[in-house]
Amino acid sequence: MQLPVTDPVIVIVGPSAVGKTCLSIELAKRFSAEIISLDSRYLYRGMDIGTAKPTPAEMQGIPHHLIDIAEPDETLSLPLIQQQVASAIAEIKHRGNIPFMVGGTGQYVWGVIEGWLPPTAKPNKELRDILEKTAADVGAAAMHGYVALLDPEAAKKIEPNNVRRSVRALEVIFSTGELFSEQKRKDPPRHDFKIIGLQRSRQELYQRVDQRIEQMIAGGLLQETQNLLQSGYHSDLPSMTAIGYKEITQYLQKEISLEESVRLMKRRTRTFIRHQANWFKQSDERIRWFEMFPQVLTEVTAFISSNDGWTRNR
RNA sequence: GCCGAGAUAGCUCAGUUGGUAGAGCACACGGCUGAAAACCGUGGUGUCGCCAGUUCGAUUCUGGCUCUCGGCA
Repeated sequence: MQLPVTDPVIVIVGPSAVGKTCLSIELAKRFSAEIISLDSRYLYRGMDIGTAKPTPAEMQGIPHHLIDIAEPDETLSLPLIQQQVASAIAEIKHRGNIPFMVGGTGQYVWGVIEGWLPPTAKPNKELRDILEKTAADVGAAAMHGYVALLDPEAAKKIEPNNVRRSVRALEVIFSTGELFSEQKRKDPPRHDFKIIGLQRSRQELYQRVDQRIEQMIAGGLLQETQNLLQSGYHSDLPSMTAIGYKEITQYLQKEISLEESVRLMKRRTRTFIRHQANWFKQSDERIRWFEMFPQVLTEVTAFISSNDGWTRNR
């Protein structure tokens, strides 16, 4: 199907368990599209069941990008994601296909669409370790105090208790000699974006989550987690803080019961869904929202084909 | 049937030496610029089981009733 713009990129967002994966694959078949995942947990190899990653069978031959691109002990960052997305878009267009960016990680979605240019200071492990150690000694408030001293603007935007953000601000200030607050630049990529939001009632999402988690347990999440642990991937890795792996690890290490671990998984996923709603707001005029009713595929197909809803970064 | 314990927020419970109440969880909401399923923050919840009595005033004390959970028969 032809679209009425020269450089289309379709974006599909929505909370966990809303049904993004399934719908986007159906849509991709209709539009000769390829899917670029913007999901921070699909990046890691070997983390399939707990992340509800689409299986090759579910993909139905639609090419997927940014899935399984890293080992669980790699730490990926927004600029890397942005680069990968840019090159995937270029390849897809080169093949004459349409890029569909699909995902629920707000930082990635807006970072890509708005073209965030994070501070130039790369994460500096040594410096970060020192700062974290200092934070542990002097406390969060004192750390925030240092930020306030060096960069009052930045300090205003960081909560006094948020050690992680204070540490990053100091890291940037120390390694660039520039203020953290002055390094928030944007350079939006020049595509025609159309952003589709998928929604369901909270109640329905919660039910789907509960069900999905039961299926994960039945489908081998324990074994998958065991495999990751045996490969030496432990709970201090960012990847292993993902919902499910963290709780199952606690169970496998006999810290909590399986029942408790499932309960915590469900709870944390619900909180996660609520927090996603902060990134993808009903009131955001860039997003066209669709309720996941049976006719949603038809509706979204019509919307994508239409002249409506294009935003062009210029 | 008898004995005991209990009945307070959606749930588990704390509490008021009598002046109509509070934690955790749940739920709702917010922030986020090189870790983001991370990290950090905000909020309201109620005929204190029912009916009487004592009292200026009872969720709190007393009596009865209802229900729940133990134990004994």
